[in-house]
Amino acid sequence: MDKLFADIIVDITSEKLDRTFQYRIPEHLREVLRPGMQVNIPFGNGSRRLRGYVLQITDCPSYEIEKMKEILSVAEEGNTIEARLISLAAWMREEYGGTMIQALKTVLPVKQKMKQKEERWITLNISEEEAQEKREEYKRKHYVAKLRILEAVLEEKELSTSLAANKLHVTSGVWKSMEEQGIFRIQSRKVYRNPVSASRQEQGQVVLTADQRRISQDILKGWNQNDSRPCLIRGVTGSGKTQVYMELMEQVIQQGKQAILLIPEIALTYQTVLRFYHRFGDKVSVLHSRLSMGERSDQFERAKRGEIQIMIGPRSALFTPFPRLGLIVMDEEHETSYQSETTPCYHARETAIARANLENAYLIMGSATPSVDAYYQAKQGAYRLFEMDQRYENRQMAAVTTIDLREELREGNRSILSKTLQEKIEDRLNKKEQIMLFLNRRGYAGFLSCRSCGEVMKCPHCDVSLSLHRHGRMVCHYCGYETKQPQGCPKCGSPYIGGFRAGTQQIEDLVKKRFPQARVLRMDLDTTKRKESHSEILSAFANQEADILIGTQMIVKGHDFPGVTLVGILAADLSLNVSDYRAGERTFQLLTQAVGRAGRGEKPGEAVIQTYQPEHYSIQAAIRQDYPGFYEEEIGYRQLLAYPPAAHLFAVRGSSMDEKLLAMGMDYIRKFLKKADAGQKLLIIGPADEPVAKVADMYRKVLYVKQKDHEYLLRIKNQLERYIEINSGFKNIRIQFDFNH
DNA sequence: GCGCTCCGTGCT
DNA sequence: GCACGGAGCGCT
Repeated sequence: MDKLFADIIVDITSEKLDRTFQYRIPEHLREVLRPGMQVNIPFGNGSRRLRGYVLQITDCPSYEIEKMKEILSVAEEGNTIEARLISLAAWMREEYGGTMIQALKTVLPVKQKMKQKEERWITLNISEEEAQEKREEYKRKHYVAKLRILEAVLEEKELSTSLAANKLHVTSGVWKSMEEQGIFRIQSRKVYRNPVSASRQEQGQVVLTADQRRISQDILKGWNQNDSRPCLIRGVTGSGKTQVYMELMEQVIQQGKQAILLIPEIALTYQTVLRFYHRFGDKVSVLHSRLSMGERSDQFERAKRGEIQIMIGPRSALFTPFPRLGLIVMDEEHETSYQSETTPCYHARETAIARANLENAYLIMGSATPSVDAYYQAKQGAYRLFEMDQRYENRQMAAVTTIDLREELREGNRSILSKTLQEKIEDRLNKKEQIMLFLNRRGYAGFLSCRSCGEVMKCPHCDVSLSLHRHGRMVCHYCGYETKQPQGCPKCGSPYIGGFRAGTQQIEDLVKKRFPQARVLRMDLDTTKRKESHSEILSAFANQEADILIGTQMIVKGHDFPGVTLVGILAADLSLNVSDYRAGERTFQLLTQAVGRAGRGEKPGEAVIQTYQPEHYSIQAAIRQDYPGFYEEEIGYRQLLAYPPAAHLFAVRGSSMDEKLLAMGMDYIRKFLKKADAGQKLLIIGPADEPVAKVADMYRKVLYVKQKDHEYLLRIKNQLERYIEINSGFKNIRIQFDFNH
């Protein structure tokens, strides 16, 4: 006997119901019912007929069988937006692991208990004189409540019902009866807060540049010929990709369809949004991190009802429930914020492709420095590739000077500011022009490098930097390789070997000491903790209230400062030494962006790149602003070491309070994978500690599996999921799966 | 989400 | 004592 019960989810969007309920499966459905099906079920006190979603079929009851109700019937799937989003969730679960509930919650966000309590307002419905008469009457009759509220309305002209209840202690019965007698009028005023209020500006004819026109026409031509492949636009900063997006959105909207614009959170600024408001007016809505869950689902609700045509927002805007989605645009495609950090660890690019397929919509991605993954797909022909190398008004690229920090040391300058950079800063200060100093220290994990020759301690097996741990241990976070910290440089023997220790704080002190006349602003995690401080600092700098802005990567993303003519990159190779196979890619992207910050105004710009490894291809390519050159080098290296996109990298991440249990569990997973891999096609690496091996008392380990065949890996992943589910030994270990991340 | 019960309040 | 609305709760 089996297939007796089904775990069913009723309505995930309500916080109170975001769990499963178990139902009996009637005889005639036992052979038919499958997880993923939608069914009609009786629910609640009156056994209202509701639509439910089958998550799991089982033969063991988890509720008293007598009280369990029976499934009524299998529902017609219907091509509703919900049905399409549910199948997207199913795809995400299959692709990224986790439970169906987690996937559903990501796609159909749970409404927080927001009582979108509509405010109702009480106004007088009779003349002032009549009201005065009523007032006397109430006084005579000792109708205290009616008197209080009448006097308040006379006083204020307009009174909200909540105020009446809370401040005046008058219950609704009172004003209801007064409304019936015609004394009051009660109107509800439902105000949809539009996150940005700006009116559409009537623009003259939008004039596209030749490049912009060519690309939008090419893309349209492809669509008309039923080429539904995603499009990737590589366009240098300032080439005007946004104009192309807007042009194509216009086309889609004219066909009665809707569009989603994805942008990384950090680039979601007032200016960006304003451009779209000016062109599309109130057809546009914005999702941003400041919105509460309630306000967010409000925006989704408006999208569903067809009140808006364009949704702008970060990763999660991808799930906007538009009834007829026509186009998804993904700007700054290479940004890391498109990767979700919580289960399901989905990537917005892959998920956008999946959604576009389900909805028959088109996808456009754009970036000045596309991810190696995306460019590889484009080169393989899976995406259509478009390139724009012309800058707006043919503005010049910044001139780049490279400083070899090893030589600076040889000449006796041990400061982080090279002589050349100091001279150039002095010069700009005299000319009253602005300067940005960028310290590239993303994901800084104590690596070890030689000040003399630039040599970095690397893992002999994985070609990523070793991380410095306590007691002089050097550890690889991919395979777990371990060695002792050397006393001198293994290459040149120099004793000047150590971790890089300079924060933005120290640099600020140094700059202030060296240039006492300069007004200096610093922007990093410390100075931007307060909510608004991020934009305060940026606008202060934009208003020329400071001469020098010092900061981490947050200063180089998406902000234009026309007054900046010099960008100093203090240690370009810092991000090369992160223990991550994408370090080279990240470095190239950051440097290209940083160099692009110089000379956005009329005056030509200049950039100074200081580095210990001037010969590294990422830095060389960034100096030349040469994406294709960088890509060729990088893809060769990925192919050699079987990293994505040349192969698929599948990570199994485990975390537990119990260190020993975790180590054992991860070991069992390794053994299971070895056994499941009958064809011996898998390359299994690890398990090793995560870069941060312990977070909030949870120990963390990771195991990597490399393989070219995606389908094969998916099959292995599913087997592994079942194995973990069945074995009670994994009860106290949290396992998370992760593709190509 | 809906429908049920419980409880406080205003008013005759 | 009655009517009504708000809050809290359970739904398989």
